[in-house]
Amino acid sequence: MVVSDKIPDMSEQYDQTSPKDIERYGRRLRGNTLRLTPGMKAIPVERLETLIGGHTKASFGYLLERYYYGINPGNVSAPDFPKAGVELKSTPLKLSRGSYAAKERLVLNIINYKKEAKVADFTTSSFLKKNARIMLIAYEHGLERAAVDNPVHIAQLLDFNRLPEKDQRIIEADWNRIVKKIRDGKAHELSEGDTDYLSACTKAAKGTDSREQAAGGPRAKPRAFSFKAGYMTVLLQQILQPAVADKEYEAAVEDPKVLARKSFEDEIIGRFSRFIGKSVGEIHQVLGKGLNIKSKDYFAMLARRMIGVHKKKIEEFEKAEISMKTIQLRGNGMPKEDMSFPAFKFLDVTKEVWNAEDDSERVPTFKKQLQNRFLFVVYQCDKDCKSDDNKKLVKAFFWTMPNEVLDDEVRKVWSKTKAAIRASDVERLPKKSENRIAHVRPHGRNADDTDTLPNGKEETKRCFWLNSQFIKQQIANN
DNA sequence: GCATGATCATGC
DNA sequence: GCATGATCATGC
Repeated sequence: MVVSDKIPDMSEQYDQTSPKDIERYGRRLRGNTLRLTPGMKAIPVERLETLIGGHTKASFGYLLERYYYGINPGNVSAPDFPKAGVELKSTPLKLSRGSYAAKERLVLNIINYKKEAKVADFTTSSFLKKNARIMLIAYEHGLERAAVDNPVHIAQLLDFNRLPEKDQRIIEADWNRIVKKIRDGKAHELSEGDTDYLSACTKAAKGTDSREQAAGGPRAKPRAFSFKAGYMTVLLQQILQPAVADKEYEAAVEDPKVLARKSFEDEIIGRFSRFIGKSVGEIHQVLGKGLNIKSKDYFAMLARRMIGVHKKKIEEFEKAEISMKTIQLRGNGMPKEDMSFPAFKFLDVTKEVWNAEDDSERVPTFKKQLQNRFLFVVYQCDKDCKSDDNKKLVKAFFWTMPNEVLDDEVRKVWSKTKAAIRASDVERLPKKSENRIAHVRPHGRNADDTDTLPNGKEETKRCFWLNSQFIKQQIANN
């Protein structure tokens, strides 16, 4: 077994007590691979490839820690380099539309519910003790090659105290929100949608694992602090291509002091308040300069301007994985439209597993989308929401899909969809009349915008939709 | 007025 | 050229 291999002594290569030197040493990997980094004679490459197979991210992290840095930190609450106070982390990147994105969230330390409940405040939290300084190695993920051949693109020391102050405040607020639930004995109710950048993600070998929690609450799933994939993506892009990232994202909140007094969410909702009850015409007079009223994006652009941004990508929303949805209500209170999601690839859906338990299984994209938070911006029409109808802004609120609904009805819709695609039978795709929450409908540029079914036939692209009736209920509940 | 199918405007 | 969010068109 690999574990019987000796951990090489790398003390000649770098100083384990110095954050700077740990970073310098890590940077040698940039633009290179573990296999080819000069001087890396200590990795018994040929042997490891056969022993580990080299295809999982675990093996990259394992090789990095053991044969590049020569450490064997084990499962402790102290950082991997205790004297330097540095935690070593590696994370996979994926190429998405020409630029790199985090393939997944960055999982940090596991949460001990009983201990974390007793922590005095954020400054003494287990999160900060372990992750105040992270030596981050980001590599390009590729199933077709061995882990030692993954190209490394980023090697950077992330010092919590040097993150933008605004990020620090939001992460602290996230930690407080998570820990409040833990202290209240509600660890079993934690959800990733609760928080913005720092989340409590599930971390279990099996779905049946559970842990004791504080305040006598029921046993709860084990969870770990993690940075959301959206947060990692923006952070990584800011490191890799700062000029591009700068152009692409626009921050809603510029002054971090704002977040000392209230949450990011309250600040955003507050920005809508002076427009609530105003007609779209009135709002347009103030903010609508240059907007095309006929654009299908018009109400979303107006909403972004009420938030105070012009660009499509709001930095905080991207980091927190929040999607904004605009809704027009008819005179009778029914949303004018069902709510669409991005078109899926037929074959992708067939490979998804609802309760994925390891890396080889893919969580349904629709499930992931619905676990994120939404900002609903609601306009009320007098009659049928035609263009000449009188419309006014009535509501803006953050929303997440209730877990029970997700795991029951939504799961059924997804499951029917998967079965229909497997059978290459689009007639069996779940219709709106079959389920009170969601359905599947075409979503392409036109009917000729197609994707390939398992039997090789082309069909108009489809996507999941949330039913207008369900959206109506959710708006009424808020 | 709703269910279903189809398409548009934008931005990259 | 394409993905995306949103809306339009049709028929019952």
